[in-house]
Amino acid sequence: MIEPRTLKGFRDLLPAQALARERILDIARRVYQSYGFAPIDTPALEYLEILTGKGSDETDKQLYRFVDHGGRSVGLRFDLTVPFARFAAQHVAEIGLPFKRYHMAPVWRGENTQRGRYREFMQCDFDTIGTTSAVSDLETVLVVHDLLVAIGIEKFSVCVNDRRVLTGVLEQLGISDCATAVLRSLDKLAKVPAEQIRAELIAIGVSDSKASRLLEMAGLRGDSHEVLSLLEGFVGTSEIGLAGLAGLRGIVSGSVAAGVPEGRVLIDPSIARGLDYYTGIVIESFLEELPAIGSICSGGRYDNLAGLYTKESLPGVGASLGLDRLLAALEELERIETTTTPAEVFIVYFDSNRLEDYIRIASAIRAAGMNVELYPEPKRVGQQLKYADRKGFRIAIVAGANEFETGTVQIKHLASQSNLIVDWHGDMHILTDAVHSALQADQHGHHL
RNA sequence: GUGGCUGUAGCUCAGUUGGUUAGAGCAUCGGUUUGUGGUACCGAGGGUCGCGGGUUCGAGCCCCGUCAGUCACCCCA
Repeated sequence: MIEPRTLKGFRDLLPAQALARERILDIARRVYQSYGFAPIDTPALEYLEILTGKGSDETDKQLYRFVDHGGRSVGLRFDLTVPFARFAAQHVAEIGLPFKRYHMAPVWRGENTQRGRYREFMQCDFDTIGTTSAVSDLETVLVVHDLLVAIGIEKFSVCVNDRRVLTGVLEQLGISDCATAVLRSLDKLAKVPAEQIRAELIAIGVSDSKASRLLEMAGLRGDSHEVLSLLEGFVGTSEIGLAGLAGLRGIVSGSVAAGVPEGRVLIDPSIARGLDYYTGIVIESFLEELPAIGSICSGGRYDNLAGLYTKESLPGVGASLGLDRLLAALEELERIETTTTPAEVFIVYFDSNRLEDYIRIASAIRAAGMNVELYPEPKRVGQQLKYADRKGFRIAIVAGANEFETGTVQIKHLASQSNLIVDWHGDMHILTDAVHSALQADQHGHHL
């Protein structure tokens, strides 16, 4: 016997989880499309040179790579951005600019696993390329917001910052040369005590007073307008810094115009994000009930997406939903529906002489747009109902010889065990309407 | 990749200082004379104690390795 098992960081999804994942994918698709983002797809496998072009050691180490049967060096994509860059460079002429796409697909990273972190996981990216417009920056924030709302999360915050502000502040302090290290430290402020970060900054070579200044800046929180005016003091006369502040002001006022409730979009000057290609706005989002799991949806603006693959300059802005991390979080918060069936209507195979009637009823209900399962064997009614209840069907249709004689049918709410008799006398419209309204009466709460 | 913790039935765990055929609850399946489920009762299946080696007369309990999970670093979704 071969032991059935899966690789470290790779998992199977059972129906409850797979259904939850699909529901989120549906929601993401709907939200992305509502802003005009179009779907694309790219291969899982790319030429190695495409993936290593970016060249950071970190991604290099995490890359799944091998030589294929034709002797080509290939690798599995570790994000959706690099393949998109290649895609954009290859197809600019066909897609036209500006171009808005979304891409929801698995990616692979050979790094160590942790809660909500796997070696195979799904990302749901959306990006707008070919424009530097602040409108696209705002739209990116709004999409992140709408997405989390649509998923049904009430308690979350979308934190935004602008790299240009940080650049401006460092410029004013005269420490632009060690920007990467400084920003990496500041970025940890939410997780690590300030004193530890001060120590790190000093180790990098920042003076004590400048470290204090940086910590003060990165620690600013609260009302967006106040934070922005306080940031002015740190940015001083730096042109790039002022441009960043103007950008953030646009996000704040635009969010209000779009009807985003106050407090949902926050300015967080500590956010830098690791990727060094971000040049403008940066976005992260956190669940208030589980901030420790990290950012659920993040992104930002970059100057030049595809510089490695084309001479054409393609600026863009976008973000990515970490689907599997979100699912891990929702599961921990017990916000995942435990249903293991996608169908809401169950038909008991009661009278073995009436199989074709059951089939007829099932088809009619399906034609009316509902999901129906007919039990495959004429087993004991009790057993069938137990099965239906366990799986999470919402209603069951019970009809045996007596019902067929009187032209009725029982509609059972499985959760409440209540029973409804419907007189339909063979009129499918009456029956499907009754089933439909029975389902309406049985709406459940906000689970996924 | 580095370090800490963990690993007994599908799940949650019990298993005394190493000592005979490894247990419970829940879940699954079947039954309680076949037209009605989440309760009750009866019964069944399911574990070479993650895997491999070592110490010992004897190991689920001790040692080493390995695989997997988890936490921290790192990085990120």
